[in-house]
Amino acid sequence: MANWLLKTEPSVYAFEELVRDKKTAWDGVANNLALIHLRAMVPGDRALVYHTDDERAAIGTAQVTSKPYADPNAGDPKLVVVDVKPVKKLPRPVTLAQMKANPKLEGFELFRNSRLSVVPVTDTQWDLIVAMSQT
DNA sequence: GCCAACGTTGGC
DNA sequence: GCCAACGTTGGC
Repeated sequence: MANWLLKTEPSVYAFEELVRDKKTAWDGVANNLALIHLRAMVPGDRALVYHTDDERAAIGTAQVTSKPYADPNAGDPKLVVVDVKPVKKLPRPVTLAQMKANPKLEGFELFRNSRLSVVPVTDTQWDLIVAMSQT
């Protein structure tokens, strides 16, 4: 079991839409490293949903509900997706600025490679971010 | 197979 | 709106 952070542009597909849809295939990932992470996912993995653009904050949690599979809407079998379902909206969003200001999150892959859309999250980082959302 | 040029992403 | 970082493409 692992934890991940999934980036999305709220103008394209926001967490609220996932809540509304109940589940979705997390598609649109083309970056190779991000695809490697996707292929490493197993059902039950947890994910933080993070909004880019103006929000720049983790907004909710989700769960991986399927194994990785080839994106049925893409011709390329290398492009994989997983199904995710919403778990809950965070009590309050945790902004990128807050995360960066927390010395315990130093070295977070999200900062190291800001352009990666699927980012691994350690248990410690997960717990910290969830705790930060409650304060 | 290398690398310069170019495009895209995301943070500021 | 700008720019840094990174990935991809295409010519050689």
